[in-house]
Amino acid sequence: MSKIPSVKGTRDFYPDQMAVRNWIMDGWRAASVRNGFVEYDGPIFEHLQLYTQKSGDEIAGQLFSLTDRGGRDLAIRPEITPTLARMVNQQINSLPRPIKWFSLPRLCRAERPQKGRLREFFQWNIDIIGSNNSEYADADCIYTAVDYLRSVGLTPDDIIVKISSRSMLAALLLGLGFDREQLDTIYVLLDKRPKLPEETFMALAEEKIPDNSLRKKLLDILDNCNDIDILVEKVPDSVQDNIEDLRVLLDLLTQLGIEPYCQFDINIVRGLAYYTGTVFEIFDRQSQLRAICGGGRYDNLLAGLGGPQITATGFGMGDVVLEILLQEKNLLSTIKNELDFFVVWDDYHTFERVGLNIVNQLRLRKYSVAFDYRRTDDALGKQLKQASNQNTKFAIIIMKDEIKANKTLIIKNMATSNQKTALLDDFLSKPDNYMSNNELNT
RNA sequence: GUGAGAGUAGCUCAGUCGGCUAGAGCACCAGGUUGUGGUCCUGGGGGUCGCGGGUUCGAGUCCCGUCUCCCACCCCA
Repeated sequence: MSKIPSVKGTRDFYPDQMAVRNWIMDGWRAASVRNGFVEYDGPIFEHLQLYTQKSGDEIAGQLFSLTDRGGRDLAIRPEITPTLARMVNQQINSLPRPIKWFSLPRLCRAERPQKGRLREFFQWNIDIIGSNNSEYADADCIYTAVDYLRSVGLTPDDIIVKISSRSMLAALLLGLGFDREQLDTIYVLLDKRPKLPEETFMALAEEKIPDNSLRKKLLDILDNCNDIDILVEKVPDSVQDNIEDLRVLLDLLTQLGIEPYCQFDINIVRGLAYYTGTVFEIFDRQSQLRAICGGGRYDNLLAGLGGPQITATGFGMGDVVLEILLQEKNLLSTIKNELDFFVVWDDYHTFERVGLNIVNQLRLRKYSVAFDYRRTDDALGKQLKQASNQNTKFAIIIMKDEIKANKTLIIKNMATSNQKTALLDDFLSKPDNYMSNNELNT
């Protein structure tokens, strides 16, 4: 028999890694809920057409597709937004608005794996559909992303939310004299600027924008992209409304208290035809990694999938880059599988008569409890070693003579090594008192 | 899809010019320890040197292919 390896770009989650994954996803879920989102999910595969209809036929080469026994072309989901659109379209007239939904889908993309990108990953998605105020919804969306990242210990020194607006950029380019057909080319050009050396970028800019004065005007604006007050003086009148919208959004984020995390950045463009308004991406401050999170407004998506014209905004945050960053910032070191209690003994008859009842009573109260499986006496050291290996918080030591003489056992804090005698009944009636007891914890 | 680097124990790696039965640390298991884990000491298990082919008296070592990992492109929903 030969050993079969894991599939390229996939991960095995051994218990230690699984603890980290659960911690990340529990955090996503908690952040979603406290920001007023409710969870949904869909199937892990869909009709291939659901994806090609939205993104074009080229997308088929980048996803895992299959033909079922009835000859249907299917694909494993590479994103969940089309599923969301399908589900929402199906019940659009009965869902109360705004629709604030989140999901934690497992996704697959047939791309070559590299740092921060695998073929199978998890992605936190939130979407706000049908809100009647774009700025409030966009602000709440960005806030929710920051709320999570802040909650796991990332500070404004670690990450930055770069915000811009597709509609503003389009108005700006048209106002400067670009043709509508050139817009996509310029988007791609701007998107690449942060990734290229300045010289390479300038060469590419000359190639894509041969008109010297036009290029100069654009670059002059780009070079002042960090200050919206300067920008506002340099752009044509036709762009003022868009800039005002952006100002409102940035002011809302300030009022929400996350200004230190946020920054206007005109280079944020986000892919192609998808987005219609606000766009944002979150990066590590050193810009060493891929984007942690990306999102924005996409008011045409539901219509593109056979639904009504309705506003929508949202983001996706993958687990891969996020975990690399959290690791680098040493924010994962305390995450491990733990046990509340481990019951040990010096006499297995006593354990069976007294200890197993303790195990049952504690488990009924939702504590995690385990014990050693060797049915022998005088193995205290080995049992405590087991307790250590399982990251036990407290050992419950049952000594035959003490239980027999005065119904006491020993509670030992494994981290501090402190231990304390406890009356059996007293301990069982309020285990929390012992878990928070100062003598044991200091 | 394009290009570079890597692959030896569960993990991190050493292994000289091609030459004896392939090693270390960590981890794991057992013992030292008959009222107590982490430290320390001793012992043990664990390897088709990624896989296949070639050169050679002889290959972990050299050559070819292949797979996987990793990094940069393309792309990035």
